[in-house]
Amino acid sequence: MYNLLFARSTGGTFILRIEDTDVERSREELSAQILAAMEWLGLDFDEGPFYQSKRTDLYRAAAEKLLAEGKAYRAFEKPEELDVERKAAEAAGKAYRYSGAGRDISPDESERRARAGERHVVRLKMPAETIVVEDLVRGRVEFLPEALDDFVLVRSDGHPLYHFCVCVDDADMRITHVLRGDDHLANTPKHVALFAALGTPVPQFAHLGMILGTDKKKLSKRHGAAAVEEWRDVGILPETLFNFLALLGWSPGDDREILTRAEMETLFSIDRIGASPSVFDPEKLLWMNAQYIHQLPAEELLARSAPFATAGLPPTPVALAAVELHRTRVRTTIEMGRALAAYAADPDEYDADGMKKQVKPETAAQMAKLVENLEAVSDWTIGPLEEALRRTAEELGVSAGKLIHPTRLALTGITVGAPLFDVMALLGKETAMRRLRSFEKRIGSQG
RNA sequence: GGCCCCUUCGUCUAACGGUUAGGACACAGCCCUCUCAAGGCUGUAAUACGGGUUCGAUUCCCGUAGGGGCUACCA
Repeated sequence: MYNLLFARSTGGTFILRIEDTDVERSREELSAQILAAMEWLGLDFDEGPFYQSKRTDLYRAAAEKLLAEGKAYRAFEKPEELDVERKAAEAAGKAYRYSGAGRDISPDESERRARAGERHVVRLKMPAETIVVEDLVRGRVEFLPEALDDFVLVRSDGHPLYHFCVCVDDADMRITHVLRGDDHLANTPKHVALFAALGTPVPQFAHLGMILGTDKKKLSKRHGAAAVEEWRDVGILPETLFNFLALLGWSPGDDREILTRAEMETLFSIDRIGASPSVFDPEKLLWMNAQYIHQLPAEELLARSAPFATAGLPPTPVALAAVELHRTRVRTTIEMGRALAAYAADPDEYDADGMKKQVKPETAAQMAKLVENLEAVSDWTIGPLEEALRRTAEELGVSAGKLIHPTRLALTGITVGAPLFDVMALLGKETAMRRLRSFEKRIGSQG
């Protein structure tokens, strides 16, 4: 998202690259899921997607070049040997580093052994000097040479590795800015060294704080595309999620929180990115989604809620009025769908607590009286309906509430929701009377 | 273990040496009200700790603590 916003705010190009170099873990459906999530969120890229798995020739050529120039070398240790060294270092309480033994093999011998088919990896010759990373959000970060070792560029099966592909691609695609998770800061000196070896300019880096779960732990399992789909499925609008996520780590500088895409695209700037990690608060996401639901035109809100409603309603005047009636009462399009369902079908059950609380022994008789009076109402609109109900209450010598609450229960199956007379008017006389009679029957038989 | 990053209300954040430390979510109260919301008003609540530097530190430096990351023939 920040890469997109940055590109848009500066007139740059937003390129999508799928880094699927790990043949064991990469799967077609995973990238498809990412693409779908990006489309839903509105992360429209200008170029790509480019799949690293399809660009192996490029990496192979780069590796050959580094080898030829003596900036990289072949190493012939077996993984098991390295494991032993690593375990030994660990047991001794020391930091493990690759011995660098491969550096001492002469180019001729290296060439000969490779041609003979001996398995080997390609490692980068890390320079024996401090590597400085100039980070746009963290400032200057230094890495001492003893902390870095000659990492592997190409596996012994010939597959190029992530760090290598990234730098080759960044150079090839002329990437100017890399905005990525904080977790990559420690990898950046590798990249800087690689760019130097490749003889290409080093892009600018901006390392972003990670997003944490409510437990303050790094968001796991439910991250990335899967999480985006989860929020979509509970009725969060994509523009809400975009807005919310944009504010996790960035702020426009004033107190505004509800921002359009266009506003974010012009206001975004790297100097307003914070360095600290942030906790993802679903409560605030829900609040923000409600804000978006308040703003949406009724037709659109209806259309976007319909897939979730038990019965999708056509955009009739009644449906649109129902949307207006409920928009301040729901936080997700799912909830809107549920609220709208009451206008499409009679309640199939009544809220149990509501029945207990609102239905008293005398209620059946009171409701009978109300039904009788409502039957006489010819102008089925809010005013006359309220008048009829209040008159009934007066005749019965009870407060209006004694009738209002059971009526709402009869009409919608629940005790909370939109103002009763609005609901009645929208339902229409026929539907309302049918529901009232069936409720009357139900509580009558209950005794 | 080694290296690196981070640290303002419970949460998201503003304040780029001088503010009664601001806003938002959540929470509480009040108003509105047929219920539930929405909305309005009010309130509780923070500079992790310890040292410096400075006339003055949330802000700059060092240390401690806590959290996170990297340390793969993963990304």
